[in-house]
Amino acid sequence: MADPSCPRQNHLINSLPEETYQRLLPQLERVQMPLGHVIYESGDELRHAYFPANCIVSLLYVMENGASAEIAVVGKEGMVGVALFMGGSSMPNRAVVQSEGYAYRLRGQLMLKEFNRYGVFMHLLLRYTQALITQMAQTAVCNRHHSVDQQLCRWLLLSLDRLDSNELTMTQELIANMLGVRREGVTEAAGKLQRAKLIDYSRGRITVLDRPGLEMRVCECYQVVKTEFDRLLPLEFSGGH
Amino acid sequence: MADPSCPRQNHLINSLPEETYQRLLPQLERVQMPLGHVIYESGDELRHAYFPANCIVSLLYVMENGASAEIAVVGKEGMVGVALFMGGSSMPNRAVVQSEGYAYRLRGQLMLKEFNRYGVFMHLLLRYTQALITQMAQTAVCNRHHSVDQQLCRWLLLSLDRLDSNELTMTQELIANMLGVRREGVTEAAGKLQRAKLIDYSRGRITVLDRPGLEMRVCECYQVVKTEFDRLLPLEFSGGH
DNA sequence: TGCGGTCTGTACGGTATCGAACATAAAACG
DNA sequence: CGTTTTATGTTCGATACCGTACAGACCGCA
Repeated sequence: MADPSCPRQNHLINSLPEETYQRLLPQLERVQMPLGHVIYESGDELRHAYFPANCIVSLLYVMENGASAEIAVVGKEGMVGVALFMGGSSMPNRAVVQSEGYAYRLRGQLMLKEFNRYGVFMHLLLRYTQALITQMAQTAVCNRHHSVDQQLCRWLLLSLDRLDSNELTMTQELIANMLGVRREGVTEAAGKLQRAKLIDYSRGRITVLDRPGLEMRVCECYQVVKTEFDRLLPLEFSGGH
Repeated sequence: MADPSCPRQNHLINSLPEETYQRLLPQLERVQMPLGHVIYESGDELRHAYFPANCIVSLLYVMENGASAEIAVVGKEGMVGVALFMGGSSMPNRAVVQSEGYAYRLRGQLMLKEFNRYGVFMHLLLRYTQALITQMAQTAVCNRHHSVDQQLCRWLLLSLDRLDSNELTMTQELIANMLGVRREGVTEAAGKLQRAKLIDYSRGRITVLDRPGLEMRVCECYQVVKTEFDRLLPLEFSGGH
């Protein structure tokens, strides 16, 4: 997997025209993304933009009292650090590695320089940001109206779409942090899915047995987000289907 | 108020350099925004970008079963239709006039043409979009963790910041739709604020009596969003202080 | 002046989630 | 191998919010 085509695992990078790709290739630094690693803390200066290859990064907001909630999730279909070119220059949320793997990163200044060529890359990144906005908006709606059971299904499916495998390494405690609910709530919801033979898990390892079954139980939020990603980034992100 | 400087009531427009402003001025169409008017339904083609002058527009997501939730609110500090230049071309949410007044609108194609000059206007719009993203993310967090009481305070303050007056025309029923809760929940929360002499309302008319009092009760979400707006758009949006 | 509609207040049981406490079991480690 | 740590399962009362129902208050209008 260390062949030169590696950065193309990331769908945004893979969508670049050859010329742009060749220009950026020497600047793309491969970095390991170990589970739980905090790439950015809220307020940190954005030194790099990260393009996940086979890892998943979770964007969390952490409140004053320590409680947290996931805002969005980023995998090989996207990038971490859109605020860089949107004009923020600092990270508004915490970014944590939710599924280990590696990513390619580009220094902030180079990223900005490339963005300011006002070419294909820029328009691609803006479309991706629009899709990210949809994901955030839908998260807000889901938090308001849907049960923990449904949100767990959504979370599992979003993760599955960003993985090559049907197995994820993640404790119920961590899922609870992401969803912003109690660990016991996840235990219960996961227990139901387990009894329904949709998933199988033990001590931090979750295997999805019946993806269509999950899709039956999930709220509309999942499909809304997925459809919007497919619409805005048709070639880059086809999801798990 | 019908003098030529009117479009400058909108902070984004007001931030344009004179040359750009003069170029756009003939294209800006003044439109009335009556209370409750649906500017865009979810999925509608974005014919215009709207720049509120003295009205407030609410971005809502409406679910399959009719339940709704507010995603963000837009007043004179911003614009409706960022998807236009982000690459969406259609509106992802419903946009409803929450406080009547008027706005200036620009045809989608002209908007896009101006954006694609890659100048000051583009960078301004991107910064605004980044601020909007923060608002959406914080809405997601607030929906997860905070009580209806706190959310009502947040909603009132966000509205106040976008008005010149301390009085808003809005029934509890409509506020409930925005917050995605029952009308009775708003009645109770508003009753508490009324008894605490922070607000005074009757039949669709809410008068804020004690703004600092509201700020004492609101959750951190309000200040987070406000600070980020001030940081990204220092001249354009100073809020209600 | 009376009528109908709209807005607001209140009550009640039902339910999901919380917060805390504790039990069990599998892995990690000496 | 036994001990400690970590992950999961279960229980219980408290609480916030929901869904429903209905009553009162105010407004517009005939």
